[in-house]
Order: sequence, then C-alpha cells, then structure tokens
Amino acid sequence: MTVSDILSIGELASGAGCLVETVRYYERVGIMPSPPRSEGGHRQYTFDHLKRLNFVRRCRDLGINLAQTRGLLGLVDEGGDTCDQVKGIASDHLVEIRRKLSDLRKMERVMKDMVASCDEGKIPACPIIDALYRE
Amino acid sequence: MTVSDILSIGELASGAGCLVETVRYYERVGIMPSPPRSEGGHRQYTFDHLKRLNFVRRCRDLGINLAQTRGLLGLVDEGGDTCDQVKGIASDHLVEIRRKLSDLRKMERVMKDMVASCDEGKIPACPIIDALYRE
DNA sequence: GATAATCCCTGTACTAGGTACAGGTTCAAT
DNA sequence: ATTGAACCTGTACCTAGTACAGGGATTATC
Repeated sequence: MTVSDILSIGELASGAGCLVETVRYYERVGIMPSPPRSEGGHRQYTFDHLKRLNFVRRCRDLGINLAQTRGLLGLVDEGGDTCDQVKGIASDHLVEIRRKLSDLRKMERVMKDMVASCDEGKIPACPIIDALYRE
Repeated sequence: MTVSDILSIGELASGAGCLVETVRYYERVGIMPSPPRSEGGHRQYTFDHLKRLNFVRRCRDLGINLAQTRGLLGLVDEGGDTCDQVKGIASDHLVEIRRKLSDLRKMERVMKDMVASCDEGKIPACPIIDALYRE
C-alpha cells in the first residue's frame, strides 16, 4: 500500500467487505465504472469508487436487486430533484419485503407445527412425511 | 387424455401445477425417476409419480431446497424408522426460516424509516440516497 | 385413412448474483 | 535481482429452473 490516493482492486474490495471477483463482476455488468489502469494494466481506484461500491453493497445487503441498484445509481449520477423516484424504488422494495415476510411467516407456522407433531406420538409413520405426502 | 392409468408429462405437470420442463429437470437431477416410455419415446407416468411430484412441489413451496428435498425423498424411499432424521431436516429448515425472518424484519425497519424520512422535508438532498451513501 | 393441431422429444442457451479456478503478468519488498 | 503476493483475462460453475429450436409422436377432426 502506498501513501497515494490510488486504491488497488484488492484494497477497494477489502474496504467494502467483498471479493475482488465481485468488483470485476460489477464492472462487467455496468454497476461500477471501468477505472483508469496502470502501465501494467492494473485497475486504479479512488475513494469515490469506494463510496460507490459501499453504496452498492449496502443496497445489496438490504435485498435491493442489481437492477434496482442500477436505477438508484442512475438517479445519483444524474443528480437533481429525483427524490420522488428514489422514494418510488424504496417503496416498491418495501412492498416486496413485506410480501416475503408474510410468506416466511406462513412457512414458519407450517414447519413449526410439523416439527411439534413429531414429538407427540412415537408411532411408526412420520407425521412430517405424511403432511407433505398427503394427496 | 385416455381413460387408462397412464399420465403424459403434460398431465403430470398440470396435475402438480408446474411446467413440463420442470418435470424433465427433476428427472435430470435425480429428484423424479425416469419413467417407462411409449413406443414413440413419450414418458408414461402413474399416479404414484404424481404423488411424488406433489411432495416435491410442496417442499419447494415451503422453501426447502432441492438437496434437502432429495434427502427427505431418500428417507421416504428407504422407509423404516427415520422419523428422527425427518424431524432433523425440518428443524434445520425452521432455523433457516427464522434467520431469514429476522433479516427481513431488520430490512423492513430500515426501508420504512427511509421512506418515511422522504415525507418530512422537501429539501433538495434525498435522505434515502444520503442514508445509503454515507461514508 | 388423411391431415392438422397439439403434444412431446432432445439439446442447448439463458436467467441472477456472484464464486472459483487456470494460466500468465505485474508489482512491491527484500 | 529475485521472490512472493497481488493482479490480469477468460472460462466454467452454482441454484432452480425457464425458454427456446428443430424434429417426431399422438390425437382429434374430416
């Protein structure tokens, strides 16, 4: 590591807590820009790139998919009064999260009941298999 | 559709509410057996196959992955006193569901706060982008 | 019995969001 | 100058299917 402002792809990746391959993947799919290169062909990043990568990772951690993340980045890149559009994307995502939550809660109930039913009788037929196999 | 006990792949698929391609995929990955064929090479299924396919679809609907589903089917195929093993797989899956639920609840809270923050001020900088972009 | 419409066959490519190499080059430290 | 780590490109792989293309089988209608 030098004292300059240039980050290698490894430094960038570890700064954002992801793999080097992931950064190259983001470049390939147009989420991260192609940075300038050294004479030998190594990618040279700046702290702005790190901010952008962290933004992407934060979106991903929240379950925002790459297409939506790309959309948000587009709005960021444009700048200007796009707050409503951002809010739209975020609201859409919130709806999606709530749908998944409701599905998972149903699954939890079913699995919990199935596991509990196993404790009750020590009968030969397994109630879980029964529940799943029933016609 | 004939009056015999033989189901075509299309009848099997629609009976289980999935695509024909999915059935062929399950055969390819060893979840469904290779059934006998007609003289012309068409797959010939029975109602036992339909039961098995429904079992698989029910597992998938509950979010049980194919590897775990294969495990359950293995226990079913063996028969015998494997109730504990079944319960093990189900309990593991319950743990997984609960982990996902907790992640999603966190995401919901964050997204909800972000969307709500947008309503408050009509300031130029978008609070959602801010929240995600913060260093 | 002929024909047309529908179904089925195999094989391959594609999806999302990366991960995991192989084989070769460059950089940084000693 | 040398060595070892990090980097490069390109390709294959993962899950759980989906989507064709090009051709053969079956069924319904006439």
